[in-house]
Amino acid sequence: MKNLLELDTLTIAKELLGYTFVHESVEGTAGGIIVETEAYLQGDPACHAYRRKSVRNAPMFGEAGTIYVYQIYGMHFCVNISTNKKDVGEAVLIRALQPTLGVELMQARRNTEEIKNLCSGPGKLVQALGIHKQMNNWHILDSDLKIISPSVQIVESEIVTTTRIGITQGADLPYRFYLKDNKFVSRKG
DNA sequence: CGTAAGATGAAG
DNA sequence: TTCATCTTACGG
Repeated sequence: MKNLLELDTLTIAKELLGYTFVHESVEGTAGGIIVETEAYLQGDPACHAYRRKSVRNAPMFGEAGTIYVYQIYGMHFCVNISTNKKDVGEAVLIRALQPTLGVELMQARRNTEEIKNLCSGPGKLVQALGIHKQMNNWHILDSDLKIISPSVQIVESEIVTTTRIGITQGADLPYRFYLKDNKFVSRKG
């Protein structure tokens, strides 16, 4: 994983597919297999770090592995992992997981029994894993979050590349990746 | 200062 | 398809 974080952002976004993303909290362990990601790059108008470093987007400029949690639409949160060197504002958004760990806990947090509805969206997985704003700007190696490499490596033919969800700027850029035929990816796509 | 848009989700 | 909900960025 130390290795993983040294790669370029688009490669990391693809590599992350198949990794297990976990949060170990006092309530218990919860997590799943990453099945959908999006990359946000320098010079990309959809990137929160497109214009200027600010209080909000500062974690994107941190060392690779810095956690970026932000609130969206006044009610949901999304989690990113900063990539590239310090002072380069790039990151990978974790968009969906296939639930594997702490399913019961995630069902309680999400208030639904439906496995398909636990982590099939960036806001959903944040809620299911109990990720909160306090983790913003921490480094993942120094946090309760973990990313664990897959036992069987994902091959290129299993990865689908498309445009990103929910953006208006840079809408034509092919920076979204998900596992082919996986039923836990977020809806519109 | 005022305000519009935003990397969404749930319900109708 | 609509609406809930509120912070941040940007213009005046």
